[in-house]
Amino acid sequence: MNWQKRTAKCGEISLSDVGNEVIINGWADSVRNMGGMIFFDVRDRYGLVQAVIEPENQKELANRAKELRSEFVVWIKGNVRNRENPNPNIPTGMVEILVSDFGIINKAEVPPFEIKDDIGTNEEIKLRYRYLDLRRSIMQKYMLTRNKVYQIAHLYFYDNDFVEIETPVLMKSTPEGARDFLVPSRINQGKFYALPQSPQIFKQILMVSGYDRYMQIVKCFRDEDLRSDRQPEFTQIDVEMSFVEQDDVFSVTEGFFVKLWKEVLGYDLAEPFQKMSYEEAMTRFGSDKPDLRFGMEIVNITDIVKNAEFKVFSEVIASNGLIGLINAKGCASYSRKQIDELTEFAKKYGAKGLAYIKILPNGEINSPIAKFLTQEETGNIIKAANAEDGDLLLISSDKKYRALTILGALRIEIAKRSGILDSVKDKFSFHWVVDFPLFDYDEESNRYVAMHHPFTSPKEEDIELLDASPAQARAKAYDLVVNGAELGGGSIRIHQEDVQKKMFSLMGMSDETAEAKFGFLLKALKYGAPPHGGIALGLDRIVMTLTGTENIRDVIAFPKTTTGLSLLDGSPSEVDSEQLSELGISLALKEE
RNA sequence: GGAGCCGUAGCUCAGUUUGGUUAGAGCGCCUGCCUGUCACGCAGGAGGCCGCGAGUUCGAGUCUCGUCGGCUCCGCCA
Repeated sequence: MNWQKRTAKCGEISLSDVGNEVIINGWADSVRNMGGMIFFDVRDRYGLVQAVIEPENQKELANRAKELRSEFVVWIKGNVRNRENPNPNIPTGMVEILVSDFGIINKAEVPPFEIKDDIGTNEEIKLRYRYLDLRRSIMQKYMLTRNKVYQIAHLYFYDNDFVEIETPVLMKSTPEGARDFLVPSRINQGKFYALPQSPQIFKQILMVSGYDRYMQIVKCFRDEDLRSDRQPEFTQIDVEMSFVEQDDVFSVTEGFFVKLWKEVLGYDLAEPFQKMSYEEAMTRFGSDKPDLRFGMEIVNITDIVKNAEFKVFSEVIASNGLIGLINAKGCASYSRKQIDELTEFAKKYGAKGLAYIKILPNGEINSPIAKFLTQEETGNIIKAANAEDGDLLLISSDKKYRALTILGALRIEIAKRSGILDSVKDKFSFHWVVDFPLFDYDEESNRYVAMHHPFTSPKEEDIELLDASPAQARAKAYDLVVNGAELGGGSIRIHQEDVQKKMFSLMGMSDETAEAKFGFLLKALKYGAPPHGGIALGLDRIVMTLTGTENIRDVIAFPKTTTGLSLLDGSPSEVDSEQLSELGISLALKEE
């Protein structure tokens, strides 16, 4: 061994080490050669500490130090001493190491970006050199927070009698839900495994087996397009419990988050979390994952304008639509251009246009639709919106849920633009959204699809609705929403075979298809399935919320780009034709 | 499947609107000087397939088309 092993960690050297000899290992940070004094910092994942060489007394060391560059791997031996000029800005700033010997363990090329927190470097470069990106202290902080979440999750659930059981990564491809990633079978040519979208069915089967409290920190895979909070492979804290109702799942989950927030952030969350129905969330906030850290609630003005001589409104009302608004406080000063931007924004969500009423600071009304409204109607709108001089009312009229969704999106957009979101960034608003519809109508395939998943139990009182009007039936499904992000979701499952069959048939699945696709679950339900339910928590998003980062790539060590590429290892990639033929696969690539 | 923004030095960006001398800046890098720095300072220096390919033009970083890549959003994501 041509280097000396560390006796201390860089970031942990403190005043109590003064007078002692230490050896540290790490990466050279900035080297500051003053001629008569040479300073350089040595960094490891615990922090950094200053080393000093005094050329007057240490000619040989000073000579060797000329070779030292940033990111070289080094060992340093020396005595810890008090600094003549302490630096209060860093944890080890009171002390320094007077080098008595050191060595370069390994040189490093000049990195493509500096290893420090505030770099504006392009995502592509950072991903290509992910090992350097991950060396930055902010990224290490993210990874260490993530590690804390693993440890606390394991401890918490273990302490509460949960059993961690691994479920297969190679499983059967099932219809419904996201697109599967497929894995060809060599031994069974022409057949494929799928990577799990979640261990849903396996954890239900484990309930049948009597493991009444299960948890697993597990990778899930969905072959869908990516977003800033979505990766094709992501991690869930997967939980399932037997002999429980919704409230039991809530209290176990809440206990976990209380512990997590306390131990990671020192933050006390109030229990129990608030609950809000899906209908209420949509009506008041235009979202099934509303951000409750601020108001700006949707105001329904359908009744106020029901007699207005305005074709756009009367047509919407005739077809049972909704006319609503949000009050963008103090935004009457928005220019034509800004309003146009908001209109374009609303169009992304299916809006045909966006009406507005400006209440100018002098009380004057400026609105392209004013001429269609009586003074009384305008006055009532302003009153309902609680509007004051200087406010801007944004009005959407459309099919009910589309209008609400548009207003909900505008609500967030206005909060972003006006700095409201920034002002609440240190707050946490945890709440449950409950009573989701059981089904969603899919226009494409002309059938009902499960809104949560096909194993979700309907609410007892809504079972009679199943035949007459499935769209009205509500599910025992719930989402955990934090600051406008869905951190988890779950449901009480169906544990009776006949109800499960009924669900499949309502979704337009024949008995044969249900048998072929989900027969193994249906069969298991026949052999003494206990009532059960659970939740899946998005670990990546939890870490995002804890660290305050906006992008899921920040909390995943080796993420994919928006197009699903891994720039570090260059996957996905072509494979040898031998590999394909062994699998019995030939390519039929789509032509342009 | 669709939309928007971006691609110029190792990195971040200006220059593109209105085509025309030798394509600039900051940081980083290299060399020298400097005894308390810590984003050290000072002086000097190197460094460019203007993403790639066609086209228009006397002439393209700048205009057009295509293509590749990154980011964001809609659809999609039980």
